[in-house]
Amino acid sequence: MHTDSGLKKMLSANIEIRDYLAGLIKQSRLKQNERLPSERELVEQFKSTRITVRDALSKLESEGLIYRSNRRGWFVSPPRLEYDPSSRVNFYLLAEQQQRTPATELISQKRIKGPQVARTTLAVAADEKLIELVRLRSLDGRPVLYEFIYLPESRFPELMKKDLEGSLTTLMQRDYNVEITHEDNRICVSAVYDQVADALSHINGAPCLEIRRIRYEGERKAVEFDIEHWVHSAIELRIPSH
Amino acid sequence: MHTDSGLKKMLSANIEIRDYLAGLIKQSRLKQNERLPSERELVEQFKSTRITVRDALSKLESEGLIYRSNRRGWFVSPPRLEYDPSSRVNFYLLAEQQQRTPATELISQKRIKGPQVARTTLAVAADEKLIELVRLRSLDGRPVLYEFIYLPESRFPELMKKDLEGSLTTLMQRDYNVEITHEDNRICVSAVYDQVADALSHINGAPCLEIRRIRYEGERKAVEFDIEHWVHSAIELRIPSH
DNA sequence: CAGTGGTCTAGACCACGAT
DNA sequence: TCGTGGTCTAGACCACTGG
Repeated sequence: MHTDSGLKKMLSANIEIRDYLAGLIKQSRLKQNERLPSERELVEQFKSTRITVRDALSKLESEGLIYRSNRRGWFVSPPRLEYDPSSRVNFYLLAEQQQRTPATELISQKRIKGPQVARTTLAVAADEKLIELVRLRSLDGRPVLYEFIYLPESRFPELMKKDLEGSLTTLMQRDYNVEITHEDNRICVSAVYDQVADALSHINGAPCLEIRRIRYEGERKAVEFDIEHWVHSAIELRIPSH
Repeated sequence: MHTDSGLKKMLSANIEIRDYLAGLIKQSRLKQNERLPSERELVEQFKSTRITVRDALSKLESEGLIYRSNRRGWFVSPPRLEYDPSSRVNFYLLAEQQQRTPATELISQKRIKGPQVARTTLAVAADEKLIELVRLRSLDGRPVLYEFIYLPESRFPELMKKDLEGSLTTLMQRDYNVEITHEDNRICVSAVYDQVADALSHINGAPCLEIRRIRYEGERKAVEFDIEHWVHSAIELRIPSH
C-alpha cells in the first residue's frame, strides 16, 4: 500500500469556485469594489448549490480578497489600509496619505458607568462616570472600523459639547493639554455581533481584527481606553521596531 | 407603522446554540482543551441540523473560544499566548514564561530560488539560492504556528547542517555573528490552505493571523524574511510603544 | 471498525436593499 | 415589488481518527 501523501489532492468544488473567482480578481477582470455575480448565478454557472458557493465566498472573505455588504452582495476588496497603531498619525491623515477618502460618524455619546474592564483600566473612583463614544469610520464610503472609546469624565469636562468626529488626540491635546507619553496595544482576531456587525455590514459572528488600546499621560496614568473592531480585509498593521 | 429598530431581535437558532456553548465555556463547565459534544449530538439536543450547528461552532471559532482538530472534534481554547513581535524573546522562553510547553518540528529545509517576494526583500543576486526552512510550532501539543523562513545562503553557509529547531536568532548570533538592528512586521488576517491548513489541523480557507517579518542587520541589509501563519485563537499580539 | 468532522445536494422561507 | 443574501431543513457520502 502506498499513501496519497505525494499526490495532488482532488479539488473540491468549493475550492474550484474559489480559485475561479480569485483568478478573476487577480487578473483584474473584477475590479476593486465591483460586485461579484450573485450567489444564485454562481450556483448555475458551477452546477452547484448555495452552500458550496457560500463556502467558496467565505474562504475568499477570510483571505481578504472580497467583502460583503449585508444583503447587497459581495464585492472585491480594495488594497488594505496600512496602519501603524503606535504612530500618532490620525485616521484622516492616514487615509489621505493612501489616497483614500475617510469619514467618521459619531454613533453615540454617553455618560455611563461603562464596562468593568474600562473602569479598572482607567482606575476611576467608584462614583465617577465614564464618557463612552461610539464611532463608525469609513473609507471611500465603506464602513471599516467600529470603535468604543472610554474616557474618565473628570479629566475631560465638557467633552460632550465638542466636535467628536475628528481626531481625539488633537482635541485632547488642544483643549485639555493632554500629552500622550506611551500606549499599550493588544491585537487579536475576534468576532463581531449585533450593532457592531450591523454597522460594518457583516453577519453575526464574522471574524474581525480587534485592537484594544490604553493611552497614558505620564508613567502610569491611563486617560483613554479604546476597543476597535476592524473589517479584517480593510487593514494591515505595520509594526516597525527599534 | 413602527419599525423594529428599538426592539430586541429574535434569536436565530445558530446564535442560541452559540450562546449556550459560550455559557458553558465561560462558566468553566467545559474546561480548556476539553472536547465539545459532537456535532450530531448538538443536532439532537437542539432539534436542529448540522448546517446550523456548524454555523454556531464557526462563530465560536472566529471569536477564539474554541478550535478544531481535523476530524477529531472541537475543543475549548486555552488562554491566548501573549506575543510581542518586536521583543527579542524567543518562542521557547515566551511559552515557558506563560506556563506553556513549546515544541518545534522542522518540516523541511531546502536550497531553492524561493518566492519572488523573498528574493526581492533579501536583495539576492540572480543566481544566488535561498535557504527555506519550514517549521511547525506547538503549545501543549497543539499546533499553533506554521512558518516559512527565507535566508540568503551566502550569509549563512553550512546553515543546513545546524540544529534548526531551536531559536534562529540565537544561532545566527552565535555562529554567524549577526546582530539584528531592527525589523519590520506586517500583520493581517489571512487564510490557510493545503499543507499549512493540514498541519494546523484546519480546513482549507480557515482564517489565520499572518505575520510577515523582515529582519535587518545594519540600516538596510535584510538578512531574514519570515511568513508566519498563526492559529488565530492561540495568540494575542501585544505592542507597547514609546 | 465505529464515530468524527468535511463536503455536498436540493430545496425552503425570511429580512432587507434597491428601485 | 423583485432580487439579494441570511438562515434553515433533512438528508447523503466521503476521508480520516482512534480504538
